[in-house]
Amino acid sequence: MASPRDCARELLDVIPLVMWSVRPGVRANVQRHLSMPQFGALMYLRRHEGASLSDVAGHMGLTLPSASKLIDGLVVRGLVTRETRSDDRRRVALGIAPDGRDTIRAVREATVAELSERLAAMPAADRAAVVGAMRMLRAAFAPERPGQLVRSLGGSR
Amino acid sequence: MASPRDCARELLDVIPLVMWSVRPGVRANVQRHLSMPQFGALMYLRRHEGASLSDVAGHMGLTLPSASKLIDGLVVRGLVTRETRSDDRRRVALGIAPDGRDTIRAVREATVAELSERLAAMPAADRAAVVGAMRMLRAAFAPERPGQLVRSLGGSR
DNA sequence: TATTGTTATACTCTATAACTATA
DNA sequence: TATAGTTATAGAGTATAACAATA
Repeated sequence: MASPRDCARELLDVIPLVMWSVRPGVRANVQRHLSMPQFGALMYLRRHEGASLSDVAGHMGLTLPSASKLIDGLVVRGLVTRETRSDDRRRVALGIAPDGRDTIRAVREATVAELSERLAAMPAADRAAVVGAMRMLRAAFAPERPGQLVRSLGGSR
Repeated sequence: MASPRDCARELLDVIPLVMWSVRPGVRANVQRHLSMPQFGALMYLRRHEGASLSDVAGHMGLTLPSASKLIDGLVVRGLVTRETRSDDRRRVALGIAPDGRDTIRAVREATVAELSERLAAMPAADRAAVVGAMRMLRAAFAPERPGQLVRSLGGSR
């Protein structure tokens, strides 16, 4: 029991549910509101200082132009830094600006607080099980090697 | 251990990771590609035939205008039906059109298949734990009473 | 008056196609 | 030639504000 397909079906049902219940909080909880993709990009850069645009695109399942535009918005807002690398001048090194660090902290704390309220109603044992499952999923979905970059989705013709 | 805040932090880290790893498949795997919100709306209507626009908006954390536009796109594509209710002519009854049923099945199967490949590498016991956690989360995040409708996000001024 | 939904408008997200610069 | 990224363009997603219709 719990075949890969069973597990996939459960995930596909429940992950969007949680994702979308979080979003209004991320967007509105603070002065410095963020869209979910902006939030995700900042969270990624927080742990991967110096990442390239391709890294971000791979992590988030975006094409390169989409990632470029997303990051550009964050650079314009002064939340992310973007520099050309001296060792390979085609590539870019992304980082979090001080204001970006403040923003991610504020939004993260507000969102965690909101989420916590819903989770407080769960039995502690269930919460522990959820934490365990999240760690397994993290291992399965965020391998150390950065994700494959999607050049084009194609496929439908 | 596993306080509500710990659990919230884990969820906030991992849920987007899984969400975004799924998206390229939903968008591109089949002729009849769907955006994640379109996919989510169809999945919801599949289980809540006759739902109102407010129901959809509440479920997905959208404002009413956003839900209206999202559903409108699906109606135009012939995937969703929309009728005025006779008992309360302000409200609308949404349903899935035959073509919508085909589409959701095709996209769902393709996405489950793709997700399964990643999950196949996990130990079966881990998968069982994930399935269990998903069921707990579903209970916590999709109460029988439909979600609160957000009229406006406001909050930042 | 309050509720349900739509329309108007603006900005972000995302894609493909075509391009530039560097390797 | 191949790779990293940007620009151009287009369509979907999302919000607020203002409106219409119904209760």
